[in-house]
Amino acid sequence: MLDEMDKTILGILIEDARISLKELSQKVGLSSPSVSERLRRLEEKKVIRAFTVDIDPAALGYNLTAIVRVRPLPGMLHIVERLIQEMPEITECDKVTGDDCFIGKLHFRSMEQLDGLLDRLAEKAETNTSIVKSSPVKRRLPPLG
Amino acid sequence: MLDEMDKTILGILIEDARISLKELSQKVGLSSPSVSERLRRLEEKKVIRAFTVDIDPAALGYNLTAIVRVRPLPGMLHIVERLIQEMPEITECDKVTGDDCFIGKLHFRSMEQLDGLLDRLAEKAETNTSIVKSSPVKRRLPPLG
DNA sequence: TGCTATGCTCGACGAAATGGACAAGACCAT
DNA sequence: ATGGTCTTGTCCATTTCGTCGAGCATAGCA
Repeated sequence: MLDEMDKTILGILIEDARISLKELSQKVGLSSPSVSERLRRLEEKKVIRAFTVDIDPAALGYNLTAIVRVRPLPGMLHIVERLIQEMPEITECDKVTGDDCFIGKLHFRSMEQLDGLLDRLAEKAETNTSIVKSSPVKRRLPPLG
Repeated sequence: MLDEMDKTILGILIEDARISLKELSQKVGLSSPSVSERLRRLEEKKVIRAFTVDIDPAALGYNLTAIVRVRPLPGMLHIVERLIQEMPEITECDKVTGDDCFIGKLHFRSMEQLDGLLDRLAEKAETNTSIVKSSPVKRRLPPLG
């Protein structure tokens, strides 16, 4: 499905998505038209979902991060889901099996702000919040193998 | 700290980090050297941590995702932290306040694989695993405001 | 053996990035 | 006010890069 060359290319792009085709093609030992074509196919196949930029939330003033587990009260599941989607401070959220229904990541500037955000959920769900102290594993890819 | 122009630029780059300087500069209404200079500064200030590529784990064969909460047994904290860092299937992990000490995201191909991975933690920590059913909020940025 | 698919290279041309010289505005101390 | 300087911008010439068309090599297969 993905050959070694594709994986090499992806590995390089993860570290620098703005590398020029030329430099990329030199690193992997192909001509730039072939690399260009491979990129096109990787995008087409949705292996590459997007080229994007990794921004430090702290640089935007969000010095604090929390992980929130959310268990909607009976009958509130869809309302809570919508509520979560409409809170832009929640930057990712998964719906999961188990007692908790949603697990999300929240960026905020102060405890007051956190309190305000959680209050909006409190009427419709039980929440359990853990403040992030550090990130032993930064976002990375699972093995390409 | 970040002016409106920077935020506009970041907003565009989040959606397409490989956009040409020229097109980017047209969209924001500056010349390309100035945009280039702004990018340089944004990288220098570490607002932009990296230009990267968003890859679908499913395209690499990881059809399943779980969120794992890990509570090391007494005295095992550092060993567990190292263990987590050395498990490449864990693609992000935070150290948090509260009963759980670590919360991580895990990509895997089969229940057997999940079982194997959790077994490696089981001797040194209690774990609590939630399988991801869907992702109501895909990775996004908190408000730039 | 010969047909076709795929995936590559090469070279040329137009497009884009870069670097240098310089201008406009904000701010400050004199 | 005057002049210095710092920041952020433009413009333009040069260099670098991406894309396109044409053509070649290999693998799979009737």
